[in-house]
Amino acid sequence: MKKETDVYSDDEVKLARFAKALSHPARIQIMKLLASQNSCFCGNIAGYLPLSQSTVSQHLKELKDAGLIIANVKQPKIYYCICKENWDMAKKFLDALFEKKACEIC
Amino acid sequence: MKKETDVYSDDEVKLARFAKALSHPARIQIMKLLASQNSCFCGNIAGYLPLSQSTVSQHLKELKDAGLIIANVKQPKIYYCICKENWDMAKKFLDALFEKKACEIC
DNA sequence: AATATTCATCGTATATTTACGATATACGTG
DNA sequence: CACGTATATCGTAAATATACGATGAATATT
Repeated sequence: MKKETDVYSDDEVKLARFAKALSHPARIQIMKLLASQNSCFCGNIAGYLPLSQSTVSQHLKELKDAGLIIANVKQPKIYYCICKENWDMAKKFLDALFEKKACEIC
Repeated sequence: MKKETDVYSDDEVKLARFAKALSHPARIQIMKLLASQNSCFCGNIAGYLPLSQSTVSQHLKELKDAGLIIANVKQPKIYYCICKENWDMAKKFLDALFEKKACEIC
């Protein structure tokens, strides 16, 4: 099978990855939580979600791998916060996509 | 397992569904294609993608199920176009999510 | 040193996604 | 009516996602 890079543009792949990171309600909630704190939000995110600690950790990993959040180690806790650079990039890509006009005929 | 509606808000579930629909580069391309036509874009979308007709049909189904596109049957062809209502809703939800400030400390 | 706290990772089960070729459906054309 | 065109659906294989409990690793506290 062709590799993605052969076929899709870099930006398309990145946007798809950002979208994928946001494609689960738990991860939407996590991003909202992180965004609503005016300082970095620490640890017990699991307490706010109907999920086990290990599952939340997995979701955090996905958000981190997608580049949307950053882990800030301050032992024994780890503070997560939104990665401003990629968050802005995701917003930019999405804005570009949405600025295109939807068809008015249908 | 708990049902999503027990736990996640309606808007969170909807936003996650929209994001999921956009979580594959092929579907990003399809949305771009549809958006770039100033009339509804007809059929041979597969010709623009490195995918078989059946796979493209599946992706179209996912976009349709997510409510992002509408199928307009004009036999023997089917015209797809972006569903303005839901497209706008997705944009609104995403804007609301992104308007939240990223943490400035990390 | 023993214990508690915080978080990641492993192992695992199940579900979903992705992709394709083959086939079915619906319609128009010769 | 036979055939072509456009598209969906089926069957299937492989990959990925989701979730949990158990365990591991790192550090702080007693």
